[in-house]
Amino acid sequence: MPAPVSETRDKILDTAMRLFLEQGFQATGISTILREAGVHSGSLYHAFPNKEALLVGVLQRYQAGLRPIVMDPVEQAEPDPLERIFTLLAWYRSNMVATGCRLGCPIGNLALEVSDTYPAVRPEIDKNFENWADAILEWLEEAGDRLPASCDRRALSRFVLTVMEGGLMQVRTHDSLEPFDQSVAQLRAYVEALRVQADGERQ
Amino acid sequence: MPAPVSETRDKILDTAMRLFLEQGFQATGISTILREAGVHSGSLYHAFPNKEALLVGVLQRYQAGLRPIVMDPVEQAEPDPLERIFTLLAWYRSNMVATGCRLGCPIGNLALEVSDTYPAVRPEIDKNFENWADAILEWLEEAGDRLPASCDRRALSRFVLTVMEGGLMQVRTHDSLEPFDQSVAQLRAYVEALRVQADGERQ
DNA sequence: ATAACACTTGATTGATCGTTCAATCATCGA
DNA sequence: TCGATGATTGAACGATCAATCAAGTGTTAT
Repeated sequence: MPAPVSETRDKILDTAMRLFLEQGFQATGISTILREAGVHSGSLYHAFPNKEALLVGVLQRYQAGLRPIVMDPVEQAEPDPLERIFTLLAWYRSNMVATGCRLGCPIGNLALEVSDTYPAVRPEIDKNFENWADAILEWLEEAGDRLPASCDRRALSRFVLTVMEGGLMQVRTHDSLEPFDQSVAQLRAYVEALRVQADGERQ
Repeated sequence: MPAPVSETRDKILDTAMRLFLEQGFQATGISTILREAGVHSGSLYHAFPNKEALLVGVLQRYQAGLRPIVMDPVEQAEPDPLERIFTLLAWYRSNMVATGCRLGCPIGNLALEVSDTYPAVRPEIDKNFENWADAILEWLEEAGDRLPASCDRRALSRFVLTVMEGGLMQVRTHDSLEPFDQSVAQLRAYVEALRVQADGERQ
């Protein structure tokens, strides 16, 4: 039987993931992680050389979770590849509602907080963003000629991510979903315009 | 002659503004601000009750600077109200180039870093975002019937801010302007589609 | 039985954090 | 000339920070 992945390591990652999202990276002390995970400092530093490595571990976990936790459920719930974009945004919206607009995108938060200070972390955050954009790009390509031939699908996939992150950011301080909803409505209008344009091209 | 506004206070605000942008709020120690401003701790705590109040002062400074430093130059350089959107985005882009994609939007950074931790700061950040959206909204209303009647101008102004912030966020970790440029190109395509639609309505 | 190894314990480190405050200095009106 | 006031000085505070490590525990292979 293969040795089970260290459950201590998992417990630390679980707790750190949650606390980094709730309070940010710098604001989360090692001692808090230790207390809430029920682990002692030596164990943590046995599993991770330092706090930065712990953050990298958290980011790799987000990477691994993207497909099974985010994308697969969306694809199962919505067959239309273009509509999946808005199903994804609605899923994100419901997350915001559930947390009272207090949290945000864990990746986005870290991107702005630590991308300069901890250079080793930057590529990991970038990989997370790339994965999101790649997954959305697959949907856009699946849509085929329902988008105009001239439409840069990679740029559009990036755009979806941009709208999601930018909208979320404003929700954090506005304490209402209005900025997010307004932004998604504009994106919807844009995609509709693209659809109409593609319809014209197909005749 | 009216007494000059405390130059010590100004020097502290200047330095704090720069350091908060370069390193973030939490990562910037009071001692660093003191050293770089050439001021002693007593003077800082004479001008500000605590670090949070200093941050509020910085945010009020950004608010005051929006029109004279950002919007007025754009309006002077570009007469077409719709084109001003992209002049503004280009101005932001040039800022990114000048800093090697290392910094970002100072307001956006703070929004994600401290909006939960320091509740007194949240409204100040929100006011900054609102000011940006309000200024852009003026341009959109100036455009009159060059936008479709059905176009929600407030939502569109919000959308511009969303694209700017969301694009910038990804640039930070991607270390290239591609995500920003791609997002702006999509926004450009959307605005063009709105223009065409409005043209049709005007006949 | 024993040696090797992986992991845990938890007190402790030095550094740095934001903040305080008694003392000092500069400027002004009376 | 003499307070009065506002601003500056800078040593010091307790708290907390990330990180260390010698000692101990549990498991496994031989």
